[in-house]
Amino acid sequence: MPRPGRSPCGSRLRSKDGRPGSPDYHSRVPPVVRFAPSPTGFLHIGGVHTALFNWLYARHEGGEFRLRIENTDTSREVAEASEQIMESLRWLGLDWDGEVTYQLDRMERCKEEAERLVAEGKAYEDEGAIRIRMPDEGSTSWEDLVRGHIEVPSEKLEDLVAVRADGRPTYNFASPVEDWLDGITHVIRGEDHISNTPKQIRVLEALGAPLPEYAHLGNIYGPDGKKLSKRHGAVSVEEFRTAGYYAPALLNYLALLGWSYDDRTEIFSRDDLVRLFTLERVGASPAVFDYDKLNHLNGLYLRALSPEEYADALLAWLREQGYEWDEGLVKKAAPLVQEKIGTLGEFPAFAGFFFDRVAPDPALLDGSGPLLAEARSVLADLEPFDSERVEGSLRELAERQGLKPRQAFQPIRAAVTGSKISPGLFESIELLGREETLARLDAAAGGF
RNA sequence: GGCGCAUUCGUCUAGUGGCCUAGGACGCCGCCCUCUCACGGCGGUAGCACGGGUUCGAAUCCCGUAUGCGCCUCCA
Repeated sequence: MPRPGRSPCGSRLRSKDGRPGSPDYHSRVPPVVRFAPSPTGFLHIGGVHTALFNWLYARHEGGEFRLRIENTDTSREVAEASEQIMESLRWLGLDWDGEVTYQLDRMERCKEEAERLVAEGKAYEDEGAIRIRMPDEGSTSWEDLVRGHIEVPSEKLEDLVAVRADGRPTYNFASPVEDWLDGITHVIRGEDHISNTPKQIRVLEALGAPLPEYAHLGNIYGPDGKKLSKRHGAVSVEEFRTAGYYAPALLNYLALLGWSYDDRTEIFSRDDLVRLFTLERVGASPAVFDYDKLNHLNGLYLRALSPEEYADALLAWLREQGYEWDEGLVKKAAPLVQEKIGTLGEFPAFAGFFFDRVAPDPALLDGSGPLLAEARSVLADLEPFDSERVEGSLRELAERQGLKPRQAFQPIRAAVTGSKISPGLFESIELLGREETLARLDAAAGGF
């Protein structure tokens, strides 16, 4: 498949003396990309957005998507974080190629490379640390696949600390070294790394390593305009999962942040995304995460499921969350809520009355004792006890009492479901069954 | 402060000089449907940050300003 759009011209260095830098080695397919989170907690939504774009690029181009855990900062490492990150990626279906690598495992190699640079005169020791010389003049530039030409004057680039006095390599050294070791051809990451790029290019240059292509995505911010990250208390993939979001919907939404296919299409399956994704259509500006839109998409996805798929998804979620409700009943309740709730997480509050006795707010029942008693007697002998007949008899009851349907049904709804908001009343009554329905009507009517 | 990046409805975006009196979606508002809540249908609201250029013509190109963000750590 030919690659449309931008010419595959590579990153280049340009100095004042006009000396060209390393030519790009990687304009050929297949590309190798990576996602390199640090294991400091759950995978946050900004991180997974970056992971998704890397994954999409790799899958679209038939390349490889690698996972690298950047765990050199052991002081900030959180136990289990790596496993949690992988679990989140699995949940979203972002599969990686090859073994997961850990930055810590390659500290020695990084140190050796730094020492080599010292031996070659490209770096020097400074109070126990190793610093790499940065050019004093000229500039460093590259053709960013998302932003185009970026050029940074070298004057103020301080000599980069590659290895700390305690022997640990720094991020700006270890990261490019590992990209080189892994044969990474395209570095796709957040825009907060733009300023690091010239340093990393110079590191690679000193190492004699080929330069990857760079693509800097816009960051994702919260509705308050603050950067959406775990540091700012934002949101993790785990939280979305717990809240009952459907993975394909979340993936679809994330893809729409900074990428678009055309001026109107916005529903994309995972396969659609892989087929249609190109870096060329990725935008450079930051985006605000819109929970309303995510909810809308999630509802769309959930409603589009077949009743069986929906019930399965609901059951799986309930199990994950530790609910031990009768599965047969959940399956029967599922179709009653599918059109009504936007996330699986709303189910317990919305349909929990099927599984537990309710205690309606007395205010909702105020003065309706006689009506409830009447409803009870109408339903007591109904045969068969199905929603159609329940509806028919209750409508007759309303008419007899001279009540508008909603006036008659709201107290009954409150008595039976415990709330003024519920799935369809008649279907709910049928599912609850005669005995349970009568008991709830009695309990509610008895209060007066 | 220096350097860098960004800037189209409240939000996500389409738009690469004339097809734009700027399109779609979410949200919001109204109407319809209706046993509640939703769904759905119909209609509406709202935007090219500002100022200069270039051009017959600019949301689109150039310059400046403003604002936001990032980096300037022996953090990642």
